[in-house]
Amino acid sequence: MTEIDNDVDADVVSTWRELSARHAAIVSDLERELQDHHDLGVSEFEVLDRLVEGVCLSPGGKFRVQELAAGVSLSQSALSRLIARLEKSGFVVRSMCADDRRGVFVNLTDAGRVRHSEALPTQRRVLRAHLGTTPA
Amino acid sequence: MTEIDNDVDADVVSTWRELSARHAAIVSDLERELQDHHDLGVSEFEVLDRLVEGVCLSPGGKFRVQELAAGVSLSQSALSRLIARLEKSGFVVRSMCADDRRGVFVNLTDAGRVRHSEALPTQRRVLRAHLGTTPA
DNA sequence: ACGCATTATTTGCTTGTGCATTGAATGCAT
DNA sequence: ATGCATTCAATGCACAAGCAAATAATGCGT
Repeated sequence: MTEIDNDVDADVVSTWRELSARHAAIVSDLERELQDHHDLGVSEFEVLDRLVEGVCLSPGGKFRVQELAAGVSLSQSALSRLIARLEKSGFVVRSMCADDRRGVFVNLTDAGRVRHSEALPTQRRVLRAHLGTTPA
Repeated sequence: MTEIDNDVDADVVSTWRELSARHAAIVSDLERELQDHHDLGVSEFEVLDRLVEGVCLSPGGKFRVQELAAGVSLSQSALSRLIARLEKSGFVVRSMCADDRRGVFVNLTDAGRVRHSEALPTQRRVLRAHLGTTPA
């Protein structure tokens, strides 16, 4: 443990604390705003967001659960239940995929698309507030 | 919604995603390492860390619960239970404070100090791995 | 065709978290 | 002193998350 190590550690630790505090503040704001205005949790919104994004790429709008897992930092089980919640709310539907019947397709419904498009401006607003408008 | 707004949003969103992913990765690693090697959760470690830090500043080593709350991003109730857990593990003790008997002092025990000093190198190692060694 | 390791998803269980409420102590106004 | 709003911490409750086990479908070697 040299003096240099101490300096490096101090630097790394303060970076970590800043990162951590910033993340917590943003998540907290997002959670409140999305919940109050659109009855959506942060994770729920994120999954809808990925689905909408994906639809642009492959207009079928279908996703295997595991494809969603990459991109959202949630365990498989958490994602499974989250999708179940979204389905109960009518924002997605699950369907078997024919070629590999272990897999489950998740597709966005019209209601899901609508809810996402309503919530999107709210999310953007909160993110801008925290991460700066940084105008070009 | 102008084109510039779109650009700003895209920028802000990608910043947010990076921040978010980075945070999740670090927390996940920290959780695993601290749990496996020292039987401590990330939040537990953070509270011990604040207590140790504070001891340096005011050698009495006593803290009101609310003083800890600032600095750890947890709700008051979560913090209350976390402290109860630490107390059960023998890392802190709670005591009434004489001047304002609503307040509760939390002080670190020797066992708490030891556990923290054991876990500290692990935390630093994980943080360095993620946030770079950035040697001066 | 049959067993067996592997992959995809779900479910049981336990735990940590937040919100709202409660219980206790304080300060202030009357 | 008494009442009342306020503050600190703890608790009841509901819910989301992770881990490990269960379930189901594949693919491969024989």
